[in-house]
Amino acid sequence: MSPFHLKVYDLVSKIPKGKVTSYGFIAILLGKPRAARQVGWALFNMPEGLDIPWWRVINSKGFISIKNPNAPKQLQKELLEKEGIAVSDKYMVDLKRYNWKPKSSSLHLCP
DNA sequence: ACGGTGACGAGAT
DNA sequence: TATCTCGCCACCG
Repeated sequence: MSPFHLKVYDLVSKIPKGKVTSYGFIAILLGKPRAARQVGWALFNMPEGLDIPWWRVINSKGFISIKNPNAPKQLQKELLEKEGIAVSDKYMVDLKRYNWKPKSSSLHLCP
């Protein structure tokens, strides 16, 4: 469990219900603009007990981009729809509409 | 060590 | 618009 992974979990847990963001944006917020793939890796290897809204993270195109057999696309689609987010039959979300913009005050980083 | 892989992303075609 | 290509970087065998 790397420090970077812990930061990912901490930040994702701050995404409010009904909003989504992208892997790359999370990487940028954590100060590593080229670590989008590592954000995906962090969520792929997510500890079970941590209660993280992983389903609110999608790719920059707005598509559900999940390959974990334990959490199929269909499940992520249902979880998003349950909080009022429209998901197309091709697993696409309107990023313009549901994009999360965190307040800078809520980001205590600086490692 | 080292090449292949991938919950990514941006730019080219 | 839909693909394709390439850069990226931690992880794995």
